[in-house]
Amino acid sequence: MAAAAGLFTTLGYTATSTTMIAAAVGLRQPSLYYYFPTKESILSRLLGYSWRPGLACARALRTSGAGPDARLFALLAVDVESLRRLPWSLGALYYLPDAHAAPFAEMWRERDELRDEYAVLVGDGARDGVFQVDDPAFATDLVFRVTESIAQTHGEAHGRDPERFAVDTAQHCLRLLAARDPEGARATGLALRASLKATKK
Amino acid sequence: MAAAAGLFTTLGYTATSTTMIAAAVGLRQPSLYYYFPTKESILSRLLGYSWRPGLACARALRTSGAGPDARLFALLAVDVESLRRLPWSLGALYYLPDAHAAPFAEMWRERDELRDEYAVLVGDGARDGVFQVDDPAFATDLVFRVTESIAQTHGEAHGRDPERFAVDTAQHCLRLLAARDPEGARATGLALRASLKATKK
DNA sequence: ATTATCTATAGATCTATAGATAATGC
DNA sequence: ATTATCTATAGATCTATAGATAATGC
Repeated sequence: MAAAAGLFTTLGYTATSTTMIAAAVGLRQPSLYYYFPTKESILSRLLGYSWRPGLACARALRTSGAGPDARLFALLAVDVESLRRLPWSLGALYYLPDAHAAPFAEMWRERDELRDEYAVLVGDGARDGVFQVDDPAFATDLVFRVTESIAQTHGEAHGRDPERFAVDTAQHCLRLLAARDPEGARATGLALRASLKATKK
Repeated sequence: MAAAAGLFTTLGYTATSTTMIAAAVGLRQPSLYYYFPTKESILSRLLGYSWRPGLACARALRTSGAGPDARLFALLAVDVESLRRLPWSLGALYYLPDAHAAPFAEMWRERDELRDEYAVLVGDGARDGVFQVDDPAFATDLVFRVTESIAQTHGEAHGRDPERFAVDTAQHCLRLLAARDPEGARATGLALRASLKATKK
């Protein structure tokens, strides 16, 4: 899997041949077919990883009583950290043109659901006045762009701890939204995240 | 060019055959070779467009006496607007794995130069206290992510005027940097941009 | 007997070239 | 004579299958 992920992200899916993948692990091309029925099934398994932690967090947050700013902070922290922790720059695979083919439609539905969750939180915050944004859809767009680009540029990491990176990113996003009380949102958001982690266990 | 760009961005470079490109414009596959020596030369010409307006703006701004916040505002406004105006989601082509091949190294140098220009402006602003950021390199990273992602997601435009979109994005980025005087930076930045446009003519 | 690999290859591409042919403009 | 297209095809892939063979474990 690691060999395929590396090749797919560097060369692209179509440009990577099954011969290359096999060679990378010391096999002959047809031997791969002992483990995978098709080349597509290799990509499919790789794609099966991401989005899920962020989406699970967003769903869990729905029933929380906390304000939209704290919830958004918690969601950003969890989502960004999980994207950052993906092995093999896996996030970049999502943006290969080939990843938009029919077999992967389910994954894209999950991405859209996560995006909607962001939109709701930003929208609620704007309505309640905790974010001072004129155009919540536009602001959501910018925030979501930041999280998505993190999934794509794993290789350019600043060598910084993923957890701290995620928290710092969340803090900057709250600034971008002109949050009324970014420090409070951070404190409550961190507590929320901790309680989600505890629930999971 | 438009047909090739559309196919490359939807299917990827390798997955797009010269037969498809030719068919899209009502020709037979070998007839393409009357206009282009190789398939790669088609991608190369398409890639030849972007980054340039932003980079030209950044170079022109070096000699400006304005503060780093106003200069960053002007650069963001020009760069984002030009990326937004690219036809055919051209920005997405930059992120095709195939676009990293040797023939396109020059383009990537331009991108890095532009990124450095952002880093200098954010760094100067942090030093002078007009941006309140702890870690200028990290903040630069987030801002640059926003501009790059705009180049990638042309298709998801909000149907909004590119000029207004660019100015609004610049404004949000200044907020993200906790600019001391975002309104002042905006006003001076817009004036700067106008004077650059005038110089060009 | 089962598991994991191999060689050989069918069948389907795909890029680029060679050379014929039609249309256009002097 | 030049420009723009076409048909035919060489040569190089690439995915997936068929069937042989070696190694492992009962």
